[in-house]
Amino acid sequence: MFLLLLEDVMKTLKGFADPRLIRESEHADLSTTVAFKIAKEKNLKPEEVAKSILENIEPKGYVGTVETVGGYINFFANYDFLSDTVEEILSNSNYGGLNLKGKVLIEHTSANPDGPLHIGHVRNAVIGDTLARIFRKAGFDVTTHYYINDMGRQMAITVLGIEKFGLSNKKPDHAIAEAYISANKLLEEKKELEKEVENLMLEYERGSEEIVGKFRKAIEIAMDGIKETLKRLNVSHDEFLWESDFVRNGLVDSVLGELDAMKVIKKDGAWIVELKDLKEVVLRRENGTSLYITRDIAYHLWKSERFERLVNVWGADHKLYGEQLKRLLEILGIKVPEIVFFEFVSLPEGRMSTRRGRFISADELIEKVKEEVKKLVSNREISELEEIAEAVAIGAIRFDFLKVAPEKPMVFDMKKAIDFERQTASYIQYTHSRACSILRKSGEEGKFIAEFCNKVERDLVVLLSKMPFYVKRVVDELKPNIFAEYLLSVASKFNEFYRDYPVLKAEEGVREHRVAIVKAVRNVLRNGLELLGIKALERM
RNA sequence: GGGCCCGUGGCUUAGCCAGGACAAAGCGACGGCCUUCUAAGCCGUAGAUCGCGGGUUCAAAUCCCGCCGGGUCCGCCA
Repeated sequence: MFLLLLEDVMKTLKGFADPRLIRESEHADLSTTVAFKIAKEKNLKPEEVAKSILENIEPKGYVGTVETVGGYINFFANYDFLSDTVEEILSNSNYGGLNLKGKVLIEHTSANPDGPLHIGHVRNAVIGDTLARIFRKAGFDVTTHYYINDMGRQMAITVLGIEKFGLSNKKPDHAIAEAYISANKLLEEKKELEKEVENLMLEYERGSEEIVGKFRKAIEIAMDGIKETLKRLNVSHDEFLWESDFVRNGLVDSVLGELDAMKVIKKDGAWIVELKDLKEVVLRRENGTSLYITRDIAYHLWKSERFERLVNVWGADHKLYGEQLKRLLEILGIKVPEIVFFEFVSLPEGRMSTRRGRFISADELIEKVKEEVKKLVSNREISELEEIAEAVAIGAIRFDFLKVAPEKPMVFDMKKAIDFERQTASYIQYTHSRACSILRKSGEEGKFIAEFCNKVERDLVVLLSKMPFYVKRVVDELKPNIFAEYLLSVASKFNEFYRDYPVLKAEEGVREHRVAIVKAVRNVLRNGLELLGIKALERM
């Protein structure tokens, strides 16, 4: 709805409209600084320019009043806007959605199957999964991929570890990590095993049936555990693709063939492509085998033929690699992915490392947070307590990672992770259940009357109208944190309303009016939490 | 050494791309609010040379240049 208001503001401004200069404002529903810009160009005073613009325009559509303060031109929505917003929210169960079209592929998480997901992978997973949810809401036909790096050295080491040490009966991904960590230690002591690792990689790429079987088995065991964790985190992937498939299906060879035909490859034993201002890239080893980037180009070729928009969620350590990949794709004339880079999650003692066994697993984090939540919940039957604790714990974890802009480095602090601040998922969940509680007790249909709105109610409704606007912003900017923050602001405004304006005890007429508002808030919070992959509890 | 990212009250962050209205929140501190719809809530007070130094501009947290601190990348690894 807010998007419609924005359009009407543009229409109102006519020739003065500049979408980049129209912003949300604390002083109005929308505000523009276009007068400052014109004043500068024509060497006039902003206030005067604003006033003369005001004299030349007529409010259109949802725009009620227009005013100027200093050089600003402020727009306020009319009653119809408020009524239509509430009407739309109450009648459209998909409220918040848009009608954007197109096939989008989002690749995320893609952790190496050499151990369990750790908290860094969780950051990747919740960013990727939330983007996928929001893209779907925006109307796109979304497919999510987990790209399994099965051809790496770390997989060969894992296979070696299983051979030498077997697997314990821990959760499968944790058992795999033990084998991987032990093998790494062994490898440090016995350098001669290095040959074995190399050989495993070589045989795997060549497709030796025995070795392929061993790799597949190890990876499937690890992935079983990883999938279990992802499921708990409400993270889903539509497809799991194996890196090696792109060697086996011939796409790697055809990519190399194409580049060769384009005469961009320097053959110096190995096959190398030189890139302007970037480090050169080796695409084929001297021994004839492919490299990670070669397979990745093939994977992107495959994706680009099937999807209109490609989004990858990658750790910031892949930035240079991402530039190289994009450049090579450009040379080949293949669609270039949009890459969301997120900075590292480190521990107070430094960087995490699966190889050294220095990490906090997602499973451990979930359990610790859940335990802490259980302390807060009282007087419940066991089954309900479990449900609430799980939902609140997962919500807290997802939100913690989601609310910070991807480019910010994070230092993980368990104390903070288990501390439920006001700015967290549980605050929104709690607010949602408060709204549910009122609706449960009221049982009334509700009837919104725009003219009845006080300041807080009006602000609240305008805020509710912004949900599609924020969905659009996330789709445009690929920053899920702005939606998290939006939902928080809705919850906060509702709590203000909750304190000051009783619903059930209000006089007739006002009561129905407020019930409608509560219902609208409940719907927005419910739909919004869904977009963040957080369960909207009706009771807490 | 070079590239990229981060640096905002004691702590965690939003705002920076598209410069403008008193720098916005949470935690922590202090002081209040539960015979009234769930206090996992709400209100108030104190607390910021927006890393530092220049520059551009009527106007800079935001743009430009130079520093400083932290992270990260610079494999015929993935």
